[in-house]
Amino acid sequence: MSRSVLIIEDDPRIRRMLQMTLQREGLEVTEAGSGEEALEHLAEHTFDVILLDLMLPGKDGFEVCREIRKTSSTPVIMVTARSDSHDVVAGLEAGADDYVSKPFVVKELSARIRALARRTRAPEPRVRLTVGDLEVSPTEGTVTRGGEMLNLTRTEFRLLTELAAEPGRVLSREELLERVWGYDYFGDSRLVDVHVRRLRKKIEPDPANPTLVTTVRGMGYRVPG
Amino acid sequence: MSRSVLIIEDDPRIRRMLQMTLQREGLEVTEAGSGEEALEHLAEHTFDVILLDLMLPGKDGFEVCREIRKTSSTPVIMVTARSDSHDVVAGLEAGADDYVSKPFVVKELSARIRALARRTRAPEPRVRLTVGDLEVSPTEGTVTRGGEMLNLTRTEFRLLTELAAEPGRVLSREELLERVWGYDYFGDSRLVDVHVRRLRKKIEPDPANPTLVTTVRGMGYRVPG
DNA sequence: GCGCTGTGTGACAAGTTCGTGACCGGCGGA
DNA sequence: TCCGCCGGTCACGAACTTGTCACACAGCGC
Repeated sequence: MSRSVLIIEDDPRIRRMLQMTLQREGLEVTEAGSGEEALEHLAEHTFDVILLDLMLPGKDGFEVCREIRKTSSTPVIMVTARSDSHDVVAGLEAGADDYVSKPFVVKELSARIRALARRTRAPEPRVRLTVGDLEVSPTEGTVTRGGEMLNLTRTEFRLLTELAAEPGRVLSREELLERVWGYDYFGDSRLVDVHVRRLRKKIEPDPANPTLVTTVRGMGYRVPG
Repeated sequence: MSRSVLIIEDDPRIRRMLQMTLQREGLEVTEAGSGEEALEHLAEHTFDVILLDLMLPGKDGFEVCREIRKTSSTPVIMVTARSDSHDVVAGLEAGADDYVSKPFVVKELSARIRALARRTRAPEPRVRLTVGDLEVSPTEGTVTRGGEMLNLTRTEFRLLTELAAEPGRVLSREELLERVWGYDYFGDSRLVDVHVRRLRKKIEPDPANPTLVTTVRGMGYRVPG
C-alpha cells in the first residue's frame, strides 16, 4: 500500500534527494520548502506522515509543528541535526511523534515512515460483510462459506469487498476501476468484466446464473441488497 | 531477547522520550502516568523491570514502591531528580533495586535495565496458544506436539508466535517483519519466506502441503482459525 | 430478422509471487 | 582452533495472477 509523505525541508538539494529516494521506496512524496507552503499543502490534502526539518528559515520547526497540530493529527517525524535531547523533548512537546537525526539512512527513514503510518492509522474496526451465504472479512482478508475459506486473489477480493460494502447499489465499471485498481489506472474498463467472471467462477454456486454478483446492463455490477 | 519495562513518570514529555528511546534500544515499554495506573498495569502483566520516578503527584515514589512490593517482586529502578543520598537510602528501604539520577544517559539507563532484568527475571504467567496439534508457549519459549518438544530457533519461534496470536488473520510480510524483526529492520521481505519455509520443515507433517502455516498468495501468511 | 451495443468466455503472454536449494558470515560451544 | 548452528541473501524455476484479445452470445430497438 502506498503511503503519502509531506517533506518540509528548506534545502532544495536535500529535498530532492529525499524526494527521489523515498519515491523509489514506493512512497508518494510532496515537497514543501517552508512552513507556509506546507500548511497550504495540508489544507488541500491529507498525508499519512509529515517529515519536518527543524532547521527552517523564518518559523522554526517547532512552531510549524505546533501549527500543524492545530488543524491536523497527522503523525510528524522531526528531523534534527543532532540527537540533542533538548531538541527531542521540545519536538515531542510541539507534538512530534518520532524523530530522526541527520545523517540518516534512507532505508531506515522509509521504514520509520511506514511504521508510523501503520501504527497511527485508525485501528480498523473488525467489519464483517455478508454476500448471500458468504462472509467477507476485509481486515482479515478472508472470504468464507460455511466456515470454509475460499481462495480469492487480491484483485477478486477487493472487487468483492467494494461491491459488498454497498449492497444493493450498482457500481459502474469506472467506479470499480477507481476503487480497486486506483485512480491512476488507465486501462480498458472491460478488465472489470473479466475479473467479475473470475470472481463468479469461485463464489457462485452456478456461475452461469449469478446471484451474488449480478449484472445491471448498461450500468455495472451489484450485489443484491 | 526483548525485555519489558514499565515506566512510571508523570511528566508526559519525559515519558514519551523515554518510551521512544528505550523502544529503540529494543525494550518493550509500557507507560503509566501515576502510581494508580501503574498498579493497574501490574495487575494485568508482569514486567522485567519497573522504572519509577520519585516525583509523582499524589502518592510519592516511595509509597508507590512499597505498594508494588506488596504484590510483586519485579525489580524497581528509582529515578531521582538529584543524587541525594537521603533519597537513595529511602528508596532502597522502600524496596528499590537500583537508582538513577536525572539527567541520565539513555544508553546507561537501558544497560541498567537489561542488567537488572537479566539478574532477576521474574517467572511470567503462562500463556498457551495452539496451532493445530501444536502447543505454543510464548513465555516459556517452547513448542510441543503430544508432549514432545520441537526444536525451533528464536526467529522461527517468534514467527510462529505472532501468527498463532491471531489465528485466522492474514499477516502480511511487512507486518511480520515489523513484529518479528522490529520496525528498524530494513532488509528484503523475502526473508519471511525463507523462515516460514524453515519453520514448516520443522512443524508441518508434510512441509510440501502445509496446513499449520498457510500461504495466502499476494497477502501473506496465516494459521487457520 | 438485422444490426448495434453490451457482456460472457476461453485462451494467452507477461509479470508477479512463492518455494527451494545453496551459499556465506557470525557466533558460540566443544 | 575447528565445527555446527543460525540468520540473512541470492538465483532459479514453478505456480499463479493479471491484463489483453478475439470471438461468441444476449438484449434491445427497429
